[in-house]
Amino acid sequence: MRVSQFFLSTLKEAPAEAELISHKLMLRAGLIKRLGSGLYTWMPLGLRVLRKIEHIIREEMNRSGALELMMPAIQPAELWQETGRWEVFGPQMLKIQDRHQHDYCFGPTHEEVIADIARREIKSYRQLPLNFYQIQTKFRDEIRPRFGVMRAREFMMKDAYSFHVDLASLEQTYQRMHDTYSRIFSRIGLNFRAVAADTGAMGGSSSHEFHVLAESGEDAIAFCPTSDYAANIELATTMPRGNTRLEPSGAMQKIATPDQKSCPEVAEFLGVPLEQTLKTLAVTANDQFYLLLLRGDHQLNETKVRKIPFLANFELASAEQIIAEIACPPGYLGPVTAKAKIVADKAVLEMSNFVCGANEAGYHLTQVNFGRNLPVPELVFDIRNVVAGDLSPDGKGILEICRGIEVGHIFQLRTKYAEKMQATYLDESGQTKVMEMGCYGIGVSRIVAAAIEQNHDAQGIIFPLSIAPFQLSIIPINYHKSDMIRSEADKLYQACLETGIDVLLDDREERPGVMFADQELIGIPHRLVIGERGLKEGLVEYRGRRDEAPRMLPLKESIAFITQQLAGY
RNA sequence: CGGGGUGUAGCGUAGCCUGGUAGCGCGCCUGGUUUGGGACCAGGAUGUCGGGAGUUCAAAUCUCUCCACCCCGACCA
Repeated sequence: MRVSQFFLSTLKEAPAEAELISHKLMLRAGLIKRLGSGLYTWMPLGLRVLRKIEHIIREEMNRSGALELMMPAIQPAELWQETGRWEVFGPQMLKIQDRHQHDYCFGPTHEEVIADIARREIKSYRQLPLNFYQIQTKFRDEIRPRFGVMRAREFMMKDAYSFHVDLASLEQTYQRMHDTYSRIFSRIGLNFRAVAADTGAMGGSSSHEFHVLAESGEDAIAFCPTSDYAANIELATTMPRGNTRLEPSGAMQKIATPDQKSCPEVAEFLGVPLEQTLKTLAVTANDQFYLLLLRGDHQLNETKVRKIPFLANFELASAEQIIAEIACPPGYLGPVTAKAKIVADKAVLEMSNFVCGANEAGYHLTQVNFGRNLPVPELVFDIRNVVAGDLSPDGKGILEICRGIEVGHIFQLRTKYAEKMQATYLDESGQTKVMEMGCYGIGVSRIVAAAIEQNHDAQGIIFPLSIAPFQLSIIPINYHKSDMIRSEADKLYQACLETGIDVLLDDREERPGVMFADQELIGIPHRLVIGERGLKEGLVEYRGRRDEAPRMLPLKESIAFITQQLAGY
């Protein structure tokens, strides 16, 4: 492609709307243009990147035995009413009506549609297993779209759905998808990690997320560097240290702590370590009032709490409710004298001589001990986020925390949808059985942002070769002045095309600095510069996007050299 | 939805407090000089100052209202 025939729209300054590096760079490089909140046009340059990612995904999905199909983006409400998700999915689903006032939605996902296909088309165990996939536009009316295509409302997704006679078959395909995803993200050139995950709204049993590791990631991941344990923080657990409580070191005391409400404030005020304080959170669930106990330095994990049956629909209590129940304003709550149900985190059981609220405004208790000042809690669960330094639950090391961008998620849905939609088949003995189902998603458009988040420098994007819009740029100096340069550049360009190299020739009448800056901003991995200086000696200059310095090489060998670079990247 | 903020030319911004009819940089167009790291000179085009209403002789500026967007939380590929 010649730049003069292409459409580059680079910017020196990033639009103010962008916050995240990848978002800024995507706008500056002209990969995308914003149309509305969470809606983006993929410009020619950006679309080339998107297509390359799709291509890799298709190749690997096909290799895995999955079959591509394409379902409608618009789906009738009736299907969603069958599974109850027309209501459950909530406002995230964009609902629309046609001219007959029939209800539809713009598909946020396709379990219902594919299950409908399965129940109509799959009759016999002989047809199973099957894995269908599509790459298609989805719409989710996100509460807060942000970070450009990272959390857009309209986005490109690869979604696959598998059907099985039994769990063993589902597990087999699930594992194959796990492997396929690893191949896909490796081929794209991403630094990623598969982690155990919560199934969330999708339901089902086992689930893994694939995260591109990046500081800006929206998810926290706990992993063990010395074993293969890795889990989303929502799910990550730890092994209790098994410390026994110390003997009380002194009598419980009530101490004035005016205006010290949070654990860090109290710890600072009293000069005790934060771990020595007890955090008491008041919640209500089903009209019952509870106090949740956590160590002062720990964070409540909402996902874990909701898995405790009687707290499934808990809400934080309002200040009014707290005062009504405990006669004490928030900030000074504690379990010692409170007449409320106590739910303690596991780590709390190991605490002794701790500090907690006195259930009296402006006062805390110190030297509090279970068994002496209050009974040992009976309702004990894991309700906190793990922290760096916790023991890995497999007992093989110590957890670390990093951040990740979720680019893939695989689920064993089991029979949740198949049952509701009566997706059944006849087994060997002629019995009607419900199909086991799996689903597997990849955020295609999000990968572009994630890749940039992980690969950029002060000059701009550094695309991995596998998804770069062009593999090579040729920058001729004085293309419009020198016949020799022009003819050699054209010849080299032509030769690249014939060799099958994805090449961009910058034939604009621009100063070299402009061409270099654009090439670097849009992240083309390889660059050849043809100038009169070198050409007199039959040399051209090569520079890899990550290279410190350029190097000269014979013009004659340049194609062979580039071919080698492309192969060995 | 709750909290915070911003809307001025394609992009980045000044002006707003203290009303007098809009300025700068980049980009764009024309001509010229340049040409190995975002050039220089000269000339030029582009603004319903987010929309509506109000106050006023006069509103980008003050008031009300609506809208859009961004940031922090719940949601998720």
